[in-house]
Amino acid sequence: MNQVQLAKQLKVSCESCSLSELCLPRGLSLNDISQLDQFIERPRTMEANTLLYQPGDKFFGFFAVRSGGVKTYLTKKTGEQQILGFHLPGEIFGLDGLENSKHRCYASTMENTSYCALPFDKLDELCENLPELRKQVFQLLGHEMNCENSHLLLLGQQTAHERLATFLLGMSSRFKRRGFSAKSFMLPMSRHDIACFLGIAVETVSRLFKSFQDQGIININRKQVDIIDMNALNEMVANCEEPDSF
Amino acid sequence: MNQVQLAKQLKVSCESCSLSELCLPRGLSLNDISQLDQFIERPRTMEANTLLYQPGDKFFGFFAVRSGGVKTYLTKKTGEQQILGFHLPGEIFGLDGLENSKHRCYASTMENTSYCALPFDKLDELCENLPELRKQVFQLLGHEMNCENSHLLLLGQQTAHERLATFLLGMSSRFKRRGFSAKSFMLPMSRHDIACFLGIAVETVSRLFKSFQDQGIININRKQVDIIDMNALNEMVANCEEPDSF
DNA sequence: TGGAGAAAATGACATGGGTCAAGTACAATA
DNA sequence: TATTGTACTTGACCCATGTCATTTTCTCCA
Repeated sequence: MNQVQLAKQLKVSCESCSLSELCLPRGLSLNDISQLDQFIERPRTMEANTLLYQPGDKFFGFFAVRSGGVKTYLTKKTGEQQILGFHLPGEIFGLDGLENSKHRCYASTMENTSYCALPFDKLDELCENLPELRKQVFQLLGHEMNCENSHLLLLGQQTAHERLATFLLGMSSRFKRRGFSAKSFMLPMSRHDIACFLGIAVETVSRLFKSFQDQGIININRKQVDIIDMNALNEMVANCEEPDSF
Repeated sequence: MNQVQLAKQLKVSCESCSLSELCLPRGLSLNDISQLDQFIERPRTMEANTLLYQPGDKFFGFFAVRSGGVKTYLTKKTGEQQILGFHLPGEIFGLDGLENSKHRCYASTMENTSYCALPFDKLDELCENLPELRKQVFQLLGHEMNCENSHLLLLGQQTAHERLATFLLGMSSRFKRRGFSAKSFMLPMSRHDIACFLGIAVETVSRLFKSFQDQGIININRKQVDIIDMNALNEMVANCEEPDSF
């Protein structure tokens, strides 16, 4: 079987994709989904630690993770990186090229990863005639901005242990949403990446994981996390953000 | 003259607005601008330190500052605030309601401020038939995200003096873009707000301003800033972000 | 013009978390 | 199974920055 045939066989429609309820098609009509579907290139499969794009690269469009995980980040010239986001299956990345058609960040896989690609010019055209899709796109962009805003609060005002607790709860709820256990999961990223995401040192991450374990809040062994006392984590972040119970 | 007449007299079209080259209409055709223009409510005038919206408030749409200045921020329950952005004349705010039609942040004026308001549902409708406007809106959202990403790098990886230097250079270039001096300007915000924006303590802001002054880099007297050695500031941030010379 | 309250500056001190330097355990490869 | 490189952990030390307390300066009304 040649590459083209393989690609065809692997091509799965959004309609039949198990992630569609988390992804761009969420809530769209079948008609809208099939309109969207025809422009989606998939799947692209990459090994762990592959650079997908970097600052200056031409903007392609929206990417949706199918399996594996992707991180996006900025760097200082001195090498320190600030991880902007971790992208799990069903989540979108690649939006940092929207401003001027060139990427501003790096994107790299954290493990073996496959993802779908939707060229922005096609999406833009579709937005003309599919108001529901347009709404979806605006909501998605709004969501990204809100996530970044919360991250700004974390980096600007939270202590190291608040940051780590927020991180664990965030991962937990994202796994839960995907139908996995909220209390027991495998982290897709290294300690180093966690540190860069939270704006603290790797050593601090190690020490705090240990401290959480000593307090009986979690069990952690390498990447395997088991949350024992979810309340304790919730209390730790209780003062960190306005309740969004509206 | 009653309120309505006053409002009418004050109504200025985007076409004749001196800020249009910085604002949403930037680069649009006259036809597109007049289409946009008809839905814009203006001006709204507010005193300094007025809360414009807060988390949970219904999302209205895009706001564009005409004069004065606005800050948007999130808070911890304990009161610490993280300022997400300062919005100067020609800049847009209010996008934090895009995700679910409810605001997630606070927005408050820093001085006497007037601004235009564009209801989101009208903008969305216009996006259907005005591809140039649609492009503009996507670019705007992309720009906001890129600004937030840089801010994440600042909060996560920069030292206090790098942060303050970045801040001063940012203000300088924004004033320059508006046709004002890049070297001599009046800060619209308090020390407290600068501190909350940069994720450092007010005292640190004071001390660093003093230190910059002692080094002959700036002169600062309350809100009046004079940059004496722009190179020194540039060098201070030289290692902070990838050059965006592409 | 003076007085009160807020904002900013300054000084003394404390500490969270960074840095550096070893160690240890794991995963990949031969 | 041994080997090697990498990720992670742990400990000791210390510094950039936060915190607290006080003073100074500004702003704005009465």
